Amino acid sequence: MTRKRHATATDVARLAGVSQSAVSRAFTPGASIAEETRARVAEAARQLGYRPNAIARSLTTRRSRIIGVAASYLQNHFYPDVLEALSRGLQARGYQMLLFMPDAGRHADPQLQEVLAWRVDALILASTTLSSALADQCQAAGIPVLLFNRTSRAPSVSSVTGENLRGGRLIAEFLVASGHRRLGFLAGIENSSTSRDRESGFCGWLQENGHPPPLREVGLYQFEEAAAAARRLLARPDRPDAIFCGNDHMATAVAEVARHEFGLRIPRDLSLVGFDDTGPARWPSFSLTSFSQPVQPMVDATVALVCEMIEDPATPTRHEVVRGELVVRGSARMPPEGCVSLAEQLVWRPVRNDITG
Amino acid sequence: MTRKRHATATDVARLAGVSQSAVSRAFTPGASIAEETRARVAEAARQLGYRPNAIARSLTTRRSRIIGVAASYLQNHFYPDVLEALSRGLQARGYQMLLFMPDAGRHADPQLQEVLAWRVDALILASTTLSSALADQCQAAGIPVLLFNRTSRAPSVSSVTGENLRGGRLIAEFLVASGHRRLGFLAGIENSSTSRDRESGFCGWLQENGHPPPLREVGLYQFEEAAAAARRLLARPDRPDAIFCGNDHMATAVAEVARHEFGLRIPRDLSLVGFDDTGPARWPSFSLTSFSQPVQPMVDATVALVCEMIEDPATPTRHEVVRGELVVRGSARMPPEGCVSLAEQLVWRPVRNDITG
DNA sequence: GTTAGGGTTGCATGCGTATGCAAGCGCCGG
DNA sequence: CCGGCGCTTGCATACGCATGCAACCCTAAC
Repeated sequence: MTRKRHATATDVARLAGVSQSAVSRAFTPGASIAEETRARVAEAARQLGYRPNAIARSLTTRRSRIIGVAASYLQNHFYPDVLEALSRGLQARGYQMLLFMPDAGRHADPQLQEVLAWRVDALILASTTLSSALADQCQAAGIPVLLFNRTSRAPSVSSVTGENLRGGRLIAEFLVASGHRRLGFLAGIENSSTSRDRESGFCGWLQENGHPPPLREVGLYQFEEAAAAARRLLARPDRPDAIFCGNDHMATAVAEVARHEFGLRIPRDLSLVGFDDTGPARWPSFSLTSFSQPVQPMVDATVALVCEMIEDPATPTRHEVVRGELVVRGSARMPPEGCVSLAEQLVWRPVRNDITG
Repeated sequence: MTRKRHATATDVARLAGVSQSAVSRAFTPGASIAEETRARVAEAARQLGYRPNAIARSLTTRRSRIIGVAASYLQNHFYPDVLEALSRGLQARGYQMLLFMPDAGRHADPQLQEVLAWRVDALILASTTLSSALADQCQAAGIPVLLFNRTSRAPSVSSVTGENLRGGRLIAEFLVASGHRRLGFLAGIENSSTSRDRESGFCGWLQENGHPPPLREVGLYQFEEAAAAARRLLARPDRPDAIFCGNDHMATAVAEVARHEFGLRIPRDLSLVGFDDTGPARWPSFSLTSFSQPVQPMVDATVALVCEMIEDPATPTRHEVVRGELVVRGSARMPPEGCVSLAEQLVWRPVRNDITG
């Protein structure tokens, strides 16, 4: 059994008694071709099992209709959700997804080179930082780049994120309002914009309102690291009575350690707040109070923006921030007031509305 | 700002003072070219930021070095793990991954057509069934197809799976040995080979050993469906004292419902056994006894087989079954004997060794 | 009857790279 | 000194499709 050759447009043309151009036009929406010819071509194509070769097409059109997508940290359930939504969103617009997973913690450069060799129409980097060398390279090649759930220090790269800063501030206010006094913060990846922004929102509000800075540990957005950090934090004599975890994934790790290794009850002995509002965090066992990053709106914004950048290379840099809510569940003691129902969920809205992004 | 043209091999050739062929050879490992020429080309390429165009290359070589990967059910943490391993495995062999997510429950045909247009070197279908029409089409086009965690009724399609049948049998024996008498089975997707095989192993052993068939509900491998099924099962007057859940993802759903809606204690009031041994199921809160499908070995087998099929189209159909273990944790009462330590885990090995696959 | 114009069609070419073939070069043994 | 061989190199072409251009047909308007 040898590898068979695919039928080509020329084969179809011969069978249908038309030129190869006609076959091409028959498969190009909006091309100038008589309905009867199109039908004859379609029939011949069916007989031969012909499908236009996307590779050859891309070579001539100079558009691949492929979008490179980088995603690491699939352990965090936020990202599988994102991938799924992204896949459907891009597919609906006629794009394919070339997926690659950069080695965690490092720049994505080497694999990215492979992806760029495919002349992708755009690049979406989820939870990935971009080396400035590569940013320049994409800029020079005119390849739109979009950071998802990250921003770049180089502000020329567009991004879609949640409200990291506002979320951090709101969580600080929430925890203080509910009477916590020994706060802890569990950072994600140190040089990630999300972790930085969430932390500076959190600490910023505390400082501005005369509260001491929180205890601090680093969990690198990973389960085991977060669990280890939780052990350090909870073993302290001045153990915190509330911990803001950089994301839900780490918060579940902290909950596991707190309950099963320290025998703590949540939220009686320890309050937990996460970020993302996704995955197991919603299950009754965790019932995590968390600032939401709504996947579908974020992905919708991403798809819309990336398509715009592809169609109009002159699209200016944009940083879209998708609105989130502090979803209140059972993992943190509740403040006496400010909780309101919204779309069948309980969310927290501080009474004085002076929180700014 | 207009889209810039990429540098081509001809541009590099001109700058380096060689022919375009020389540039091509400079980037082709093993091609006949003088070291000094290669260096000059490399330098010119560096100056121009040249990278070979993978699209044009694929057109001439008739090999895309792209593998189409279908994956649905990313909610089940098994699959993100698989994706991650697969990505690294394929990348290490120089392949890119064109990912698409078929609409759950239906055949993947429409999107698959788009993927086939890219002349992928092979197709890996994870948790996806293949219509026989499409199987024929791939067969005719000589595109290797590999089913991951599924088998096909058409036995001509190769596959990599876990030990579904043996796992099901072993779990039956395990639950009976630990004194359970009212068993339940929570099926996944009815027409999936995994669910069928696990069930027939489970029920087969029970029948052969004179036990009544289990109560049965369907959870479709989905969290909410499984939760609903659990409610039906646990509300019965003859509520089961042990449930074998078709996978860990459904088992966590059942655990949530049992604890938080029925106030049951696990395993005192209800024993749970899952399948996959992955994700949150390992966390202390669930501590799920589960038959393992080891991701890395399964992916290794997949990558090796798919590469073999690509390199040698004459590779015969193969159905690889990757060995698993019944990993014993806390979600099910333990039998008086048969638990042994293996690689820092507790696994169950029945005393009489008459279990066959 | 003539002409303008819109709708179709085929021809020729280009997209960027790989590769068979033949030519060129230097080196060695006879 | 010459023939032959092996290593490099360039030339020409093919891969499969899209598309500008010109040719063509037909209808409608004059």
